[in-house]
Amino acid sequence: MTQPPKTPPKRTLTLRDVSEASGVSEMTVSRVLRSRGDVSAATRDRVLEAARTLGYVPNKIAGALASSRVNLVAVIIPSLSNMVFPEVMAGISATLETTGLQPVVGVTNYSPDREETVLYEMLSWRPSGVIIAGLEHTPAAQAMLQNAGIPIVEIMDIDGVPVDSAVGISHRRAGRQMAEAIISAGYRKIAFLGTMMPHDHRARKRLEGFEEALAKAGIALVDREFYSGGSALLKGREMTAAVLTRTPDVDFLYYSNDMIGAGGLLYCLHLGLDIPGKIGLAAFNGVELLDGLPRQLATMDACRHEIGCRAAEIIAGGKEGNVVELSPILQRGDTIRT
Amino acid sequence: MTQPPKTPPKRTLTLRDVSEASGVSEMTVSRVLRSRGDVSAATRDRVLEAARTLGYVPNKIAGALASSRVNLVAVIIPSLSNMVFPEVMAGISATLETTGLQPVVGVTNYSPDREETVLYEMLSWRPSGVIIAGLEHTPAAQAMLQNAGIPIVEIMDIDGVPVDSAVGISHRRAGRQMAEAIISAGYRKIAFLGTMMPHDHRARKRLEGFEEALAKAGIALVDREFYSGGSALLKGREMTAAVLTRTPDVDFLYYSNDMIGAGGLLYCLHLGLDIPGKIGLAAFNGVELLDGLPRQLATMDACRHEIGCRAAEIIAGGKEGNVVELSPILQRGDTIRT
DNA sequence: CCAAAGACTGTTAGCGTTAACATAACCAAA
DNA sequence: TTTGGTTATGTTAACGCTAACAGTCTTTGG
Repeated sequence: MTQPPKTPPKRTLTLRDVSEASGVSEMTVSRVLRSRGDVSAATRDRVLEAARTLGYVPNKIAGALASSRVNLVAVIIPSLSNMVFPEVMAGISATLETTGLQPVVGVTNYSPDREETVLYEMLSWRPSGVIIAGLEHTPAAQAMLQNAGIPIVEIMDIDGVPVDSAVGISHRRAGRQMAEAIISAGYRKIAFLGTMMPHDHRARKRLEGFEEALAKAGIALVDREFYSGGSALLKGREMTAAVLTRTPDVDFLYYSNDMIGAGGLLYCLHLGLDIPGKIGLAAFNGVELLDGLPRQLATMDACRHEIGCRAAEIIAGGKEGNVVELSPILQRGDTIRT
Repeated sequence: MTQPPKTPPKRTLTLRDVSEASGVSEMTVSRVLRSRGDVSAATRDRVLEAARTLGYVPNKIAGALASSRVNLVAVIIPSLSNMVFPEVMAGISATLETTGLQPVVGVTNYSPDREETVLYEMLSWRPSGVIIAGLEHTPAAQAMLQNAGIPIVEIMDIDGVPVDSAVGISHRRAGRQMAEAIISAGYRKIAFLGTMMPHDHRARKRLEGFEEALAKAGIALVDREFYSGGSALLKGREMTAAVLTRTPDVDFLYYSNDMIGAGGLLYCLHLGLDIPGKIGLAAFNGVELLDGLPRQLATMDACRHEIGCRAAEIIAGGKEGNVVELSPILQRGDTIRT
């Protein structure tokens, strides 16, 4: 009548278990595991040994409550699927690596309400700082950021008033600069192709800056085409086809992001169009993917990695009220005539 | 001699503040904010009003400690930058959405040691479950997973022994299947182009399965080329150029992922090679990006979204010991002759 | 009118850890 | 020896919340 080989009920382990196993107080164990305060080498070894054989994993929940210190940094971004934010994340992770802080990602899918929810959820874990994309938030989110009492860094964009700190580029200026380059290259029949997303404020600002600079030169867009969802590369082809059909005399295509730009470029190359002679193309972001294309698409680097680094530095340093404007660099590639 | 307009020292708010502001006990406030237990409508309104005007954000650290319930699910993946994991994440998020659980992402950069660290870090927050990519872990990580006492789901791969549950595809089988399709299409001089990463076990298993099936047909790879780092699209071009130069009579290129495959395809098209007549191509993953290419690259869908969904379901259901094998679908595209 | 069953609110005692303050043991200098 | 300063360890009281239970009112049915 043997018992079935039941696994022991396995309470989850606490400091007490380790302290009993090693014959010292819980406090000493705590000190050893955090390497804080003086502990004799002998004791330390005994404790570490015990912790390791038991498989003890500290409970940060209790630790955080007791010390009111949390090594988490909330990072709130619109999306993971478009290459740009992963690169920002890489910058953040790399910079936080040495500080003991840990990024925690929340994704909003470009929805302000979802952003509000995600922010609330993250703040309820009392992070040491918040890095959040964009300057536009719901009033409630704005208030939460205001009152959080921790460093806040709004990233990507600096056209507006930050709650606390901001690191990014001026998308209006980026749009203007690109327009100026295009105009000075002699193009005149310019079309815009971009996202429909009502909450992609940065794409909107780029377009605004772009049109502003065009207007100053007495030029208006000859066509515009919007999309939402789907494979960006494919959409780029389709939109380009639509514009070329509808406006055959167009001589420049300005895309709101590199992915649709790449699709457009491939399509134009396929048609055998004279690029950049008869028609020019340009996009935005400077994603690595472009390097692999048969022709270098004109674009503008958005400084994504550096934005991540600088934002993380501000959080790690506990600084407040910094505004860091980075300067995107126009990469003319092979698709704007010189 | 007026004081500078200093902001009030602003302790962070607690339940007590809300309870005082609304004239009820902390417990009642807690009940209202969690909608648990019976509270009169009048009281509820008063409490909510107070919480809202004060801008109270609950402290989940304290809540979790008291209730020993944490609505977090640890998700540990190798990378965010290659399109594949974001899609898994999307599946996880979508499925967890309705459950009150929240995914928390950790990235390992394909480093086992980093995986161990990230896992330890995440377990110390006592999540309700763990979703982790792959079946290969350090002994310590394996032990932690074993003893965590929560549902564990190892995803992407099922060629091995899971700690608890597993959801994924057989990469060996995927490799075999692709090899069989290629052989039966009559290709014989087959080359492999892939990542160098020593810890990308899934790519390795695909190659093993691939070669196994080739061997069964009495065929050996005529060439192989590896890379690491850099723009995958560009690497695809470069590697393809290298193989075509070194082994001019090659008639099939098998890529370990879609991105380098796409680069290779663009390069071959640029050369004007007869695809799929003279030379065939195939890759792996079925990423959306391929839809936008001028020619449909043969690939195999890795069921990424569904893997995410199924894994999340297992966690949400608190189930244990499930193994779910999904079947990747071979998409022949236009780059294997029929 | 009373008992029993809700409906609503409050009280108490932790959850597992750490800050802050003892305490104890030891050693060097006076 | 005494003093004072380290070094090494322990004790106590939070941290902010929730589970579990204990009331206090109502309401309902007989």
